[in-house]
Amino acid sequence: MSTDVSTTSMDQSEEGLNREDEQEMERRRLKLPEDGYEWKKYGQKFIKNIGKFRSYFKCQRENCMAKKRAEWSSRSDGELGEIRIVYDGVHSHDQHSSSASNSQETSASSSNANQYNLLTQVLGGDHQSTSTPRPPHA
DNA sequence: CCAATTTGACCAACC
DNA sequence: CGGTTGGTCAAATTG
Repeated sequence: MSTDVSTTSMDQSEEGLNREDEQEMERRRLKLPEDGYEWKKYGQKFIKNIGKFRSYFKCQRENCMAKKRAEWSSRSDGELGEIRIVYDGVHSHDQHSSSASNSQETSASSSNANQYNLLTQVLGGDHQSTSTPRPPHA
């Protein structure tokens, strides 16, 4: 399969056309809130239950078992990138610095300040999820 | 070249 | 038992 094969030229114009563009565009539209930690994306899946995309981030640290997941509506056009960030895990190293979000926890954080605190935190513009149970209702 | 990032596949848990 | 969803890892690709 090599031998040159001139036929390999470009005949493929079927797909692979707006894949990068769309992805790039989507990426551009989304704005991930910086928490002050470094994350590494390790997966992305479409959650049918909510009809939204979910991205999985893991703390870059080795001893940091903290994980972050971001979910956002799939459709990009129409504007509005509502991103829901959910933190999971327990940090243990210093922050990377940078405007976290608030509370620098200057007080005597030590002890167990961020042991079980960043659990299920929701950022972004919450519309009416005051207490949406989540039942697609039938 | 390296690192980062992406997509797919695989696995586990749950109903 | 099977199907399904969610979640994670690995490989491939791009910059």
